[in-house]
Amino acid sequence: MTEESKEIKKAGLKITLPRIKILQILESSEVRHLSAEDVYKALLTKNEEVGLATIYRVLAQFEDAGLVIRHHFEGGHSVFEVAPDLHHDHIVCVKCGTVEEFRDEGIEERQTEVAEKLGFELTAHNLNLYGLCPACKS
Amino acid sequence: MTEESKEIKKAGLKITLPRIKILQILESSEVRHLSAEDVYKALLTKNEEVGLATIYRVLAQFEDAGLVIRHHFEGGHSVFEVAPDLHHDHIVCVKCGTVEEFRDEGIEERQTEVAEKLGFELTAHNLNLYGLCPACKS
DNA sequence: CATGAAGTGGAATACTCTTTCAATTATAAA
DNA sequence: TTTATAATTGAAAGAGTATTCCACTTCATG
Repeated sequence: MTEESKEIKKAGLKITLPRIKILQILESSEVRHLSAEDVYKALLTKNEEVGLATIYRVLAQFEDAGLVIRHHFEGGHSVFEVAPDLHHDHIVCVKCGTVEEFRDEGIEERQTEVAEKLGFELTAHNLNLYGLCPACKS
Repeated sequence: MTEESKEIKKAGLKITLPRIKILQILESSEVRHLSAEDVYKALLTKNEEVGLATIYRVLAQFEDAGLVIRHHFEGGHSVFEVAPDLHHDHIVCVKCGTVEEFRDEGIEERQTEVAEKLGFELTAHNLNLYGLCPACKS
């Protein structure tokens, strides 16, 4: 059984060809953050069509299972990335769109503190910085 | 000239009835964060219809002019609030949708540091916490 | 107050995402 | 294995939000 199949099974989902292909795309892409449409096109390029509806469905299932993380970037569409071991945040170049990841323990801690102070039970958080990347600044 | 008219003029826009009405709604609403649809409905309630297309257009213009801030919350729709003097972040209840604002200097500082370290020129940032509010926890 | 530029509104369109449903496929049981 | 059944798939239709088009109206400048 392939590595992908194991992960899908562990997630409590039936092992199907579409799911395996989608997971492969996510794991093999050099671009870490992919929209549903990106996954669809990536599959087309490999002559392996999977219905868009299925891709949306499967990505949502993977998200529920914790296999992938969904991010809502500005502009109103979601991107997905294979779940990292450790939560991280993103800084997005407003000009060229490249995404860098970072993690800052101080920010993480303070978020928890803020939520606690306000009486919230934190389920998720999401920090995005926007700006000009080194390349686009010049 | 009304206060609203002055603001619209300062933004470099023609003073028109729809724009005045929209700004009034934004400034007078007890709910601070309104979607375009919310503004539309609020105007209807006052028997002052403005076309939805106009509302979207005007909100975008107000955003460009810095009069209002647009936030992209999860779920894929934007909400607007009149621009505050000081930037703040949001904590959103995943169950009832209420939004609380907070500001944490430590987080603000560290964001700047992170951007600097990565060589980015920061233009905006956006931190949303999601969780269960005190009321929904019980 | 006339004129042109800017703004408006309703309809059509775009875009992303979800739902529906008949046909298909994977798994569990025999 | 084979069969039964429950989950999955994909095409198309639908939902929700946001934008564009364009004829008509309104604003503000001379």
